[in-house]
Parts: sequence; C-alpha cells; structure tokens
Amino acid sequence: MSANRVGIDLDTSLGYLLKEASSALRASMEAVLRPLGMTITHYSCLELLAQRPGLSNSELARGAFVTRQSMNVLLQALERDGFVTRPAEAAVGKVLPTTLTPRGRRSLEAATAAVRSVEIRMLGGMTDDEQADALRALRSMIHALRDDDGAPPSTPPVE
Amino acid sequence: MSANRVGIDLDTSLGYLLKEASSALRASMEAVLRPLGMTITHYSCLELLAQRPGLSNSELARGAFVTRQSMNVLLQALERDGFVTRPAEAAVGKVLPTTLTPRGRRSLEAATAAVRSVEIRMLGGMTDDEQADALRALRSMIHALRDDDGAPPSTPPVE
DNA sequence: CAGTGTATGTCAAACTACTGACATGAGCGC
DNA sequence: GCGCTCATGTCAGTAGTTTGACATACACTG
Repeated sequence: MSANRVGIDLDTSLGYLLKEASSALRASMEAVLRPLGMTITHYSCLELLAQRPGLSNSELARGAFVTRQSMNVLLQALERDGFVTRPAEAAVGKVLPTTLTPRGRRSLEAATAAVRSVEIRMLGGMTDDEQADALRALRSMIHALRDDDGAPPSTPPVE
Repeated sequence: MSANRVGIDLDTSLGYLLKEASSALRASMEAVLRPLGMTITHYSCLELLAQRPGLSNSELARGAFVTRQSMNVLLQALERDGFVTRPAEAAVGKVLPTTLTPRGRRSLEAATAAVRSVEIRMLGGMTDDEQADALRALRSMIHALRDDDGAPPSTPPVE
C-alpha cells in the first residue's frame, strides 16, 4: 500500500494514471469498434476527415498520432475499399487531399455512435466542472511536453 | 476551428485529449529511455518489481498494460541479461515470482531519474491543486471504464 | 539562379504487441 | 473423490506500427 523509498510512486503518479486511463479507453474503444471491423486508427482517420475534409496523408498521421507511413497503408486500404478518395496526382505540391465518400460517411456514423457511448460512460461520474478541469489539465501537460525533447545535449529528432 | 455538426468535436473531446497527452508522454519517455537502451514496457516492468518484489508474469503484464504473452518474452530477455531472476519451477502453483537482481536495480535507478525528469516537465505549469484535480479526474475515468466492456448483452451497436 | 533545408508520398524490411490455442494447476460446488 | 471454472505460463501465427531509405517539391537564402 505505502510506497517504497526508491522509484516513482505509481499510485500517485500522473504519468502512470495517464497511461492507465489511456489503456482503458483504448481497450473500450477497440471493443466497440471491433464488431464494426474498424481499428482505432481507422476510425480516427475517418473522424478527422469528416471534420476537416481534404486533409493530407501526413496531416492525418499527425492527427491520429501515428507515423505517416502507417497512415499511408491505411489510406490505401480505405481507398481500395471505397471509404475515401484521393486524386491520382497532386494539384500543386506532392500533397494529396483526401475526402470521405458517402460510404465512408455512413461507416463513420455507426462508429461515431459507438465511440460516443464509450466517452459517455467514461464521463459518467464527472460533473461539468470536473470535465473542464480535466481538459485544462490535459492541455497543460500536452503543452509542457511539446517540443523540447527530453535530452537537450545529444538527442536528434526521431527519424 | 469550430466543429461540425456531425461526429465528435476533437478540440473539446476528453478522449482525444487523453490520447494526445498519452502520446506526448510516450514520446518523451521513449526519448529519454532510448539512450539507456530501454523501452517503456521494459522500464515499467523494472519499476513494478522494485515496488512489489515477487510479482508474477501475469501481474506484471497487468501493471504494465500489456498482455501476459508480451510480458513473458520481455521477462525471458531480462532474465537472460541478468536484470531479473525467476525460479526454474513454481513452488506452489504455476506462478513464477520475479525479483530484481542488483544489476536490475542499478539499471532501474538511471531510468527512474530520466523518467522523473519527464514527469517534472509535464507537471511544470500546474499547481498542486490542478494536479490533484487531474488525478481525481483520471481515476474517475478509469473507474468508469472498468469492466462492463463495450457491449453488454442488451446493447447491440447502435443502428 | 543554384544551394540548402524542410516536408511530403511511398516502398520495403524489421519489430512490437496482439489474438488464438494448448496444457497445467488451484479453487469451488456437487 | 469428480467435474467445472478460472488463472497461469507458454508456444505459435498474425496484424499493425515503426524504422530506414529514396525521390520529389516547395520555401528560403546567398
């Protein structure tokens, strides 16, 4: 029950709790998305496209927190199955803006309902104020971790 | 900036923010752990063992939020490299209690310092009250998502 | 204009963690 | 005791993601 002298106290560590919450959310989302034949990244991609049509592969990757290579293979599958469309050639640069097809939109609708139910359950025991506090706290953590990577001396950017 | 009518508003979605924060934390931890030749699961396993010596493979897996299969291959590597020890045969059931070796403890020390620096930076702009609020909020979300996985018998995916 | 730096799309290989499956052992009710 | 259930450790196979590498295209600076 009580913490040791050494190490980080897991019961009061925001980092550990954050990982635990994220893991629980991930498991719940996978559970409701699986019957629909979707993964979380799959759903995230569609949701991103619904809100910001025309997003590029790299932008989608950043929004879904995966590498652009991962998003690329996903996009190819989604295009092959008719959920999204991309122009064969870039109009201006190399960027290929992606848009949802009607089929993609329909597919997203069911997924959104499922995901919303998870979020509802997650927010179940929290007041609006608590939710606002949590939002603020998460934004603060995200901002604090942005850039300035861990080791100033010799840590070239990943990749 | 403003959300559409359809879908989930990403800018105010606790789920999305949670994923973003978790992703940022993961990246920062990987960055500081990489020079030490450790992965996050690797470190988590050692930290768990330092606080609760004798944990079994399955218990470690739950604590590190991976499957027991994943933890098993990690433990085999850690044992091979002399960071942990497990009895060759179970004393009572099938459970093999794992303990840190002196080498494992030394290795953990450096990692803990690195991880602590990340957590410090993450908590940088937050007051103690805000941290307490965040802790409460995360615990609430975790509790709400526990068990009752996505689809109870009487809740087929909506539509 | 050439040169540099940054960002993109894409291919390929390597890896990580997962799902599926099996045998074993403990706990429980009958 | 016997059968049932659950948890554990472990062995595969598999899906998703990452790292590595390359060619291309824009923006900036000299």
